Amino acid sequence: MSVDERRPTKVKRLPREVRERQILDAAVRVFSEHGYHNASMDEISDVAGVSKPMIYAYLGHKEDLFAACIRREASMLIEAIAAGVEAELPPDMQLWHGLRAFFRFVGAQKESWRVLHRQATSQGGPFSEELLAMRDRAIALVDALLVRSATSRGMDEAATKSTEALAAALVGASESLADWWLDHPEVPDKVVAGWLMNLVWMGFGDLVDGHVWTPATPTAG
Amino acid sequence: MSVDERRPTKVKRLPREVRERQILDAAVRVFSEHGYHNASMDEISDVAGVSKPMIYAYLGHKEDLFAACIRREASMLIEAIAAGVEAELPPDMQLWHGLRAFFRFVGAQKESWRVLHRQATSQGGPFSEELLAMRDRAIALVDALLVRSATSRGMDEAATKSTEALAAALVGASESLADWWLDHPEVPDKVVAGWLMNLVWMGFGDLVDGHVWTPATPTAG
DNA sequence: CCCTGTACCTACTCACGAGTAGGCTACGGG
DNA sequence: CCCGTAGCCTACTCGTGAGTAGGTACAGGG
Repeated sequence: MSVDERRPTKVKRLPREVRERQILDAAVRVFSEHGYHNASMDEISDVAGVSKPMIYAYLGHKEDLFAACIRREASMLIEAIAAGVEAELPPDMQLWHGLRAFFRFVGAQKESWRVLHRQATSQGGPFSEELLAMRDRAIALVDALLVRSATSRGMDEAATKSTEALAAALVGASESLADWWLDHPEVPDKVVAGWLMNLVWMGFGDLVDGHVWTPATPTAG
Repeated sequence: MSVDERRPTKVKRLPREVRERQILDAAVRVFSEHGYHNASMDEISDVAGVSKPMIYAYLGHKEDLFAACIRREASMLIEAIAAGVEAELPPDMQLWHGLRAFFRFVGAQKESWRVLHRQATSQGGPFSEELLAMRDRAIALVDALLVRSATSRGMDEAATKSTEALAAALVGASESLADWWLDHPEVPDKVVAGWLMNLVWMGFGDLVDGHVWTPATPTAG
């Protein structure tokens, strides 16, 4: 090997923790942009500012790295939503706060959202399992909300059986609307959340008659 | 090369049209199962019962092949929906028939649906453009429906601006519910369509009060 | 029976990217 | 000043899969 070549020798040595964080940040960015398969470890190492063997040393193989990204971003999203919801509130307010927290997160962390929604769900491997598990958790959460709301107001049993499906539809509507929102960033997150809240709570039949849902607490703006 | 080897020599010669159809069928199946990147041309040629150069001769490169799949399956879906909707009906009935046709299609062509929803939307290349264009067409269709419904009943202008977003949410809800349905095939397509119709037309607030939407025409059940 | 074209094949090349071997450099302790 | 170790690198191997070269079998016209 060319021993006499004048290398910069300027590599700053950093503790493992920091490097891992840098690598994960870069990976989320690259996976979000190109997708799992089209993303190369070389590009990730470039963006992270380290060499490829560092990634293997710290985060393992490509699958492990992707899984680590999913895990980190997913728990950030779940934490964000959980932080917005208070268990004491009535169902419609819980749903409202959950939707608001969700859209706030998506607006602030577009890349996180892309890697979760676009990439993870479409990869067949062990990722989608992990990711779909989180998605199922969200659906179960909404389902519980709907069931609680329905039974407390005496909805009949037959209709109650459909709440899981409705929860899946609601989660899908949120995801789709989040994607739409990425193309229309001029709309405030609160407005988008309000649209969806009205659609699912009031229904379009009510909306065209001018019956809208508004949060019980007065909101500024 | 072993010239004396006893090959079957039983390859049935078929006209180009038939082979192209076979190849497209196989491609949809393999793409649906493994995704675009994990699907290999070798496996597609295997499933199709032809050799790889045939695919290249008839359908071109991998991207072209995938695009051809998307195009064929997408137009089948659109035709199916268009065939179910009659322009003369009131908006809610149009939506109802559209939803029914959609879920009927998904139920009958699960692989087509998978390749459209899961694979095409998550690939960054020229596919997603084509596919998203079709999706936008669906959203525009629903949007027109909502606008027509809203203006005919005097909805105010401000709310009308949100119909495009609501249409996106509705399309997403349909997609997500279709995915949920793949895991619960015991539910009839009509029932699933009914759930979604009620959610988006009546809203959950109405549903828990027992206000449900039913088609105007009596349906055998 | 030869000639031409079309359907179809086997068996290859080659690029790309995951993963690795092995070495260099900074720093702290003896 | 020497050594051990941990952070970090360059420069490779090698499998995989897209795409191709070039050939074989069958059909029909002369």
